[in-house]
Amino acid sequence: MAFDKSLLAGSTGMLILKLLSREDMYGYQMIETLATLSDDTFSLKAGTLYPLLHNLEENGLVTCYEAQAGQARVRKYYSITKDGRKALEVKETEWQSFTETVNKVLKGGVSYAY
Amino acid sequence: MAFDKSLLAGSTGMLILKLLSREDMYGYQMIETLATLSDDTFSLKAGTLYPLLHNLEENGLVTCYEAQAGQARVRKYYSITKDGRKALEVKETEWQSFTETVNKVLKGGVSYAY
DNA sequence: TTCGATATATCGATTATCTATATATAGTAT
DNA sequence: ATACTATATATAGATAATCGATATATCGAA
Repeated sequence: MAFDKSLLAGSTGMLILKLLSREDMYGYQMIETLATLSDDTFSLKAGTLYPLLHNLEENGLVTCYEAQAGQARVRKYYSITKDGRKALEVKETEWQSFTETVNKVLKGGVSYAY
Repeated sequence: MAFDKSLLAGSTGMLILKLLSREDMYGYQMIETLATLSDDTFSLKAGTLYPLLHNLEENGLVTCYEAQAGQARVRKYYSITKDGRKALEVKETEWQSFTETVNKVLKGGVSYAY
């Protein structure tokens, strides 16, 4: 990460759901897609992603199915559910409101009379 | 918090340094100022702030001095250091780059050919 | 004189990230 | 063939940042 990794806290789930709102993906593919879309700024680690996916599945926001990829290799594809789309919408709204508020505090300086 | 509290992770230190870049403040005042500037969206908890201030002090980003406030009450004012201002600048740049990247991924949907 | 607001502090729980490790298949270069 | 790298999923332990709960004490107002 080029920045404090803790900045990512809370937004990773949103980003994953966003990817899945466009198409079904398997884990490794999500890592690579996120890296590409972010110009290699986000290098999400496997140790972060897989537990997160299992958690999203437990909470009914994604479902999982297996697909053959080669003779012996099986990939686990994830698909977003209706609840997942709702959760994504909520998270996106939260994110916009959060960043607006932070930027408001950051810019607040000049206009406040102390 | 009106949103997932973990979104705040990593940005609280930046916000506190930002407040202190404008004027010296004591802890309780920072909590109230943040609430006011954010229209009560940020309700930073004392249990978060005081350890954070001690940590900033340990790292030389702020200094502390006491000031009388009443007969018996003493307030602990914090003042940002030169290193603190440098760290703030870095954190603000990080923050802008981070949010831009997240928004890029969020908007990325339509323009990508799969 | 009591109660709520002000003011600082610490502790334990929770959560999200990371690194390291493990396992196995697929492809490529030597 | 063989070895190395990339692909692919998974778990365990460490670290860091937040919270809620709790503690203590002063101040101001009803």
